[in-house]
Amino acid sequence: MDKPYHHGNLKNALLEAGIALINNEGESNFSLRKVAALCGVSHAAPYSHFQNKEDLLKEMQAYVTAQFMQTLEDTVRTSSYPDDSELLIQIGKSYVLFFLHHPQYFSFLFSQPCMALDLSMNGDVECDFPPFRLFRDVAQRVLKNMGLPATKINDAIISMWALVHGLSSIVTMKYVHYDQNWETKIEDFIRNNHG
Amino acid sequence: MDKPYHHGNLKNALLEAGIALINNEGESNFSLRKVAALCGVSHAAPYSHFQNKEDLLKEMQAYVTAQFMQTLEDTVRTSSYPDDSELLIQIGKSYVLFFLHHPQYFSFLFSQPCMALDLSMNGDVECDFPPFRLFRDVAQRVLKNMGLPATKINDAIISMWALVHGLSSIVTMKYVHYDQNWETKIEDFIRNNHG
DNA sequence: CTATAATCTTTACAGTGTCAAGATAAAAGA
DNA sequence: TCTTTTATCTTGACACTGTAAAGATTATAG
Repeated sequence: MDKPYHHGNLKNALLEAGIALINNEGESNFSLRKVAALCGVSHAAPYSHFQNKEDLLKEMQAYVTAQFMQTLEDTVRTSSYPDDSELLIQIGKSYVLFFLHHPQYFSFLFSQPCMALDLSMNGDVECDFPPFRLFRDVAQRVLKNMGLPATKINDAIISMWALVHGLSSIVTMKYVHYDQNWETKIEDFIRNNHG
Repeated sequence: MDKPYHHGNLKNALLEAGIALINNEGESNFSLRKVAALCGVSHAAPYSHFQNKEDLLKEMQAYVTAQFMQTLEDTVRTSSYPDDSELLIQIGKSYVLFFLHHPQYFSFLFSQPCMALDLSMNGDVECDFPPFRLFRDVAQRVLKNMGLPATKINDAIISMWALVHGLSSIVTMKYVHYDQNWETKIEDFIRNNHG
């Protein structure tokens, strides 16, 4: 039962232990040395696999982003709504629910820069963050179908995304409590956005 | 030119130096010892005025919240729109612009708990966070005036607030760039929220 | 004028990220 | 198979962090 000198799969172990630590204690209580200890390894061992703490966090971020993206894609795949408009609402709902179920993920994922889009140019708004791309693609179809002028489509996409993003923030920060069915309540929020 | 042993106004100096530090370096680079050094005082001096780091941050949060509230109240006072509907949009605009002008304030203000409201009960949604109260009061008048059923008013308030809150988050995290007039663009976002 | 209390300094300790030097073992080359 | 190289991990060190205890200084009250 002697522990071997080489861990064998340390990089993945560190990533998963790090994510577990974020889930359990939040980002403010996260530390490299704790992650190393969780893997039964010395405090400097992570430096064989990651340049520094920020580098580990960045790879963890990519890991969680992939999970998040998977959730959104599942929603698209399993849903069979006649119109994209309803699908968009379900995507928004999944977006918020993902963070409701993993409260620590929201501030973790969005505390470091993860995307950048530019509204200065005309044309479709480009972005390298897959979850936003998925949301954008469906929203674009919906808005075009509604007959919204092309010049307003980008703005409307941002607005709709800001709503679900803001809801996620509000909910995960526990600014609003609710002791009944969150899932339907979130759907209400998304449908009820009267301006 | 001898520095006196007693600072004289250290508590306020610490608060303001702390806020300046947040503005210049962000919350991640904030430290008690830096704040003390900025005031030309030993690293343990803050403990005569604050229980610990978190306590100082909490008082700084209150300080910034008061500034934020002042901005929103100025908007209400100086605006002379015929209907509350337009006022609500201007409040939302001020909300986002405040954080656009002080990018570090958003994550600082909302990284620690600052409010809690409960949607479980019927009746007007109560909250102890003054900026939200101001927003809620105007939103409530607008929605009642629109003839929205009482049961949907609370949900709609949360949705509208989530929009401006989400926009603030997106903008301050620099997720969306824009090289022209941000003020009018933000107004577009708020008006364009098609659901 | 003295005693008390408030304010600030010094010292100390545990925890943090990071680096350099060394130990161990796996992989590659002979 | 034996040696060399390389990847991986440990140890020790350093500066920085928050926080507590003990002492110094000065304002305030009696």
